[in-house]
Amino acid sequence: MKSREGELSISSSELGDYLGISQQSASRYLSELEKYGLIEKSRSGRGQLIKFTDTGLKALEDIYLNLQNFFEDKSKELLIEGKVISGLGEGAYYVREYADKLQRSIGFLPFFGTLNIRPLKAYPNIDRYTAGTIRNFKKGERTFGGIKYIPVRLTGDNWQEDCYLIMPKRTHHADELEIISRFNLREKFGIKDGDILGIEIKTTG
Amino acid sequence: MKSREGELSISSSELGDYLGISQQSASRYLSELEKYGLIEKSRSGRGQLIKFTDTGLKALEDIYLNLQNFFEDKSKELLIEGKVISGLGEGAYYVREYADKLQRSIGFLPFFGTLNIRPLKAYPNIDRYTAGTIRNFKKGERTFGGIKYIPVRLTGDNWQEDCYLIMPKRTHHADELEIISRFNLREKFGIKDGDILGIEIKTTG
DNA sequence: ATTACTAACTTTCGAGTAT
DNA sequence: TATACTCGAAAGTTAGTAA
Repeated sequence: MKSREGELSISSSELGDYLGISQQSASRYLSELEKYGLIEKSRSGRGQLIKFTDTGLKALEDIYLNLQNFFEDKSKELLIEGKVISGLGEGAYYVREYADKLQRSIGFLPFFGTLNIRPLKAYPNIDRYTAGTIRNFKKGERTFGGIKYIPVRLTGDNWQEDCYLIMPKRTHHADELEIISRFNLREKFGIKDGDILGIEIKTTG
Repeated sequence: MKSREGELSISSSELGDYLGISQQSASRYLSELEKYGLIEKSRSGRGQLIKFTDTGLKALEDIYLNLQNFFEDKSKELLIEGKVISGLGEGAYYVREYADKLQRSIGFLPFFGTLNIRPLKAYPNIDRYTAGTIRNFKKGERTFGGIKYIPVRLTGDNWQEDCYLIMPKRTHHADELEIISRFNLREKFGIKDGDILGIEIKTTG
């Protein structure tokens, strides 16, 4: 096994030995990782060169961030910075449909719209901050999936506001975070697309 | 799912939903983790309380440290601090048996003995620093397992010395690290049991 | 509500081997 | 030497339930 910048050369039998599995399984593992787009293989005379793809690195980073969040000081707040983006306008529709259930759960009627934020960096799994969930339900023909909500403090240049982050119940990670509030946040704080905001997630202590 | 200090309450169906597997498999997973001594379960009316054991936490920490080593600045040296302990005296015997092969690999005849060091903290997998290996071999009736060696700089209060760390080939982690050198390190530097030394592992750049 | 057993089904594993 | 296919055996999964 030899490694250069971002690549390593390892034969399937070496990997098998290392993991305590057969050469055949090691070979298959590598092929599967390649199939899932996590690594790239290239045969090179004896052995093969293995290289992580961006997807693969991101998958590893997710695990790393989760463990970091688990092992590092729990009393620190988690801060996710992100850029305000335009949603598809669906937020308004959905918040309206979930409104009565949300009101019962979080104690106020939310503004019929979401503020969508794309995190600047990878962030750990935030499921453990979930304050509550809303079960899936039917309205006539339409089925609405369950969602969960996480209390967060949204911070801008000269302001901050306690809001909720909402996510589909089964989703553990999202490229865009959706914030709801009792106010129209864009109006109240003059938020525009491209603004960088902070999402502070309170630790449960 | 609720969590308190170091514990969390989760039902097998919740876990199953979370992982996208059946309630039965989730239940079995938890039982297996318990069988392997990684978690402790205790039923509590509805759901069950899950708690990591020390072994379980250590297993997670190992993964965390490995990823940390992978993602954090590669140009930094890895420093493992540890306490000098008495080996079982086996070191001398083994080094003698491996001596000729070691000499051919590392370029000098090592002192017939090892300096044994117990790390103060968990450390990441150091396999990737392996400079070379010695295959397993037979001498008469006796079989000697393969070993690998890693160049390290051993540092004491007012001295430092380039040495090699040796490990059985199939071992990826050890509670005690064994150092070999061309010198009798205990004599040369007046090392005593209980001394705290540093093991610096050079990055390959 | 739970957890978790049994039994049928499905997937994974790896020895043998082709390339 | 390699990687990787085939296929019988081993291990994992889960619906149906018991407790």
